[in-house]
Amino acid sequence: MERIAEGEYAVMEVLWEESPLTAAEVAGRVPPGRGWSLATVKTMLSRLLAKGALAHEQDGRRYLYRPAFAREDYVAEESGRLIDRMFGGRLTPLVAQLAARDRLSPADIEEIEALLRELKS
Amino acid sequence: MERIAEGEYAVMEVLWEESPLTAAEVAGRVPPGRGWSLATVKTMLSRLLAKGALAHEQDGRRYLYRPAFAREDYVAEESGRLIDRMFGGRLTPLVAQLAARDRLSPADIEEIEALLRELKS
DNA sequence: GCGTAATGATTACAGCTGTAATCAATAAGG
DNA sequence: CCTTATTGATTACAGCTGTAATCATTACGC
Repeated sequence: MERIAEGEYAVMEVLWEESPLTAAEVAGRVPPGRGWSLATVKTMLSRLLAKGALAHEQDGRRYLYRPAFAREDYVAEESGRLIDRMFGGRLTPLVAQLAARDRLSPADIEEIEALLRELKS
Repeated sequence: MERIAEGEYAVMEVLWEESPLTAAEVAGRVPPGRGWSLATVKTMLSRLLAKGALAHEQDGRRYLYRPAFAREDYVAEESGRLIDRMFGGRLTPLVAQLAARDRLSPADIEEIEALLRELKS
């Protein structure tokens, strides 16, 4: 699975949300904050195709694009990469990190505890 | 805090581990797997200086380099970025992710639970 | 003192990324 | 039919990144 750039990722998000879509449809769904032209979206689509992150099927004169892998797979790989790099591959230090920065509310803590209880059973 | 590229990060790691260091010393401590020449390390150091990620003090004819911010701060920012992008800013889905991929051993679970208990008290 | 080694600064260059514009082909509308 | 809009393909271009080489300066060994 090849690396996906930040901008390209925005396009993937659109297609993970709904697919297949035409280029124009994708452009219409990219977050407006990006301020992208249709041309830019087309460039992204081409590059993602070349990288093997998208597949396309012909639909008359145009293409319908769809992701070539599941969002969960990509997300798992990226998270793993970061955790390996920054936390020696262990999750605990990450949790500790976030806790120390007040990024964990009591509700979050409760939720994670419930999840872990679940995992043990 | 400006963005740090993957290769630059390797240099930061060296200096977070020990600093201040000269360029040659940094080069001697970069993971050998990188196979970098001294010239490459010098380029990284210049760029990191320009980005404000490093500070330097004169030592005779050369510089001694040191990080301009703590590793924890950088790591917190990067983790936050990823969690925002991929998990809507919430940690629980990340934990669930990793659990579902068997990246959490029973020992890990125990450890995190202990950490969370700690946090609540 | 003089050659040599070390050091920061400058320059190089290809590949990736963000952000398009242009072009050729063709479908759709009138 | 003819014009116009749509679509993928190709090209553009600057900034960042990986990976150095070269250069000018200067300190150090002999």
